[in-house]
Amino acid sequence: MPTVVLVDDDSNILASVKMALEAEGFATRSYTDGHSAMKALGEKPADIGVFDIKMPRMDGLELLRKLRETSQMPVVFLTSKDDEIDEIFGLKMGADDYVTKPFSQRLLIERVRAVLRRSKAREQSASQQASDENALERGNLTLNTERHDCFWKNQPVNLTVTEFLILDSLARRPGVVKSRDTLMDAAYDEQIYVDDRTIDSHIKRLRRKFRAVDDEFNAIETLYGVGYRYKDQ
Amino acid sequence: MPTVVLVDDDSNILASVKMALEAEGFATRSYTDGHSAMKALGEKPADIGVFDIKMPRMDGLELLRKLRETSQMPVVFLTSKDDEIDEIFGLKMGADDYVTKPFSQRLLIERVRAVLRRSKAREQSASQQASDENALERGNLTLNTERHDCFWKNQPVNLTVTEFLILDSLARRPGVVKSRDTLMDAAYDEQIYVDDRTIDSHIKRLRRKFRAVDDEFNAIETLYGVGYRYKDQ
DNA sequence: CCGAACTGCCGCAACAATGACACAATTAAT
DNA sequence: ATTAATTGTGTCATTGTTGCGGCAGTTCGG
Repeated sequence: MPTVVLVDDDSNILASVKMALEAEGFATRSYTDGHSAMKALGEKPADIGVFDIKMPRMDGLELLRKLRETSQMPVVFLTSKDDEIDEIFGLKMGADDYVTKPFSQRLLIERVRAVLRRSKAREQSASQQASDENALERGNLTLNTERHDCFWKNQPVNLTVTEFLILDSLARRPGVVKSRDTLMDAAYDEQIYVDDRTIDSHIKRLRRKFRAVDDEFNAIETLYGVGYRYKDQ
Repeated sequence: MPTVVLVDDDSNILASVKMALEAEGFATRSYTDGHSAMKALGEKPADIGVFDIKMPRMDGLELLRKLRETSQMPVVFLTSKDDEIDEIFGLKMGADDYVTKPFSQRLLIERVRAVLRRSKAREQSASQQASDENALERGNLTLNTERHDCFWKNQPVNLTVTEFLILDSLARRPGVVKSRDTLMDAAYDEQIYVDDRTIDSHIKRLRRKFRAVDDEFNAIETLYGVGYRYKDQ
């Protein structure tokens, strides 16, 4: 679940927005002024910010400007209708959206989701652009992330998301041993721990699916006491 | 795929427009000032330009004037509402369209497509050829954005706007999985977030309409935990 | 103002994937 | 060979995801 940082000097608004977001499954951290928010963000980043524009001491625009020196975290502004801020000004500053007070909780949540969705898409296209790592060919194996398909000796093999991620992690570095912990990192969000035996289960399912199209399949090797390895050759 | 050259001194806008266009399959090259854009265009031409009008050093109008000395490449301007530039002035200069900030990604993309279509039609009127950028043919499917009509095995299928946009996004990249978020981007403006379940609903309606003319219709595949895919081949 | 078309969403049932675990099989070490 | 550690696998309860009927709100053209 994404973490939202809320900054508003009005603690009533802060509380109700916080509650609404948490009801939707977001984690939240809230601050009543720009300075403490900035400090907290420096120590521990978040996924998205929701800032009131008008605040004492450091206002939302100021906070955004400071933040942009170090972070690309997406930001949604809360503005009063009678704030004389030009919407374009905020957006040019690098905010991703704005919501005009008074706003419905519902609307804010949708905007937050929309902005998160877009910034996720941005990251993806940036990393795909860096090197077209969608397609992978290793001997008999073909993996394509974008198409989410997998072939062994030109025969399709149907993989679930988790299986795909684990196989991808192995096959991208043939000959390199991956510990179960490493494979967990590849397949799950950070901070998720699963039993070692669970990784074994996925390896089992992978092998079974590949053997279904090729009896001789043995490209996934076990290294006793270490981990798994995609066969180099 | 056509290549779009983007010029805007605001790198935020540049990045988001770039992303939106690439998601639609355009190739892009972006520059933050007129001089480097001009130089690059001299070395390697593109299919269409999207220029911010207001820029330091060499502004969009100036760039267009320079460009017109050597090229007939179509150009779309980005203008702020409060820019005192007369729209007609830019158009007279030889720009093909303009979009007022803040603009929706969707609108810009449509304008770019429209301008490309028109300029292609202009070229083709000389050579009498007719291959339409708006027409899409994929096996049994025919989609025409301009006419907003859709055929399956030459039988008409009546689609609503949302259905059309979603299907278009899928069919333009056959074999590629589109997450629900990606499909949202294709069908809605950027600030809109709809429930994942809503995308499912549209897919349901699409399938139903196609099955009404063809029992065997199965070109829209579900990838559990990932998204939807238009069947390749 | 009415009805038809469209849309977004909800809720439920069906289904797929997952993680865990017990226990068997294998391996390494002594 | 014996033992302890490690891995393979079948099974199952739980969780997560999808398909779809239905409905309410909205828009649009009479």
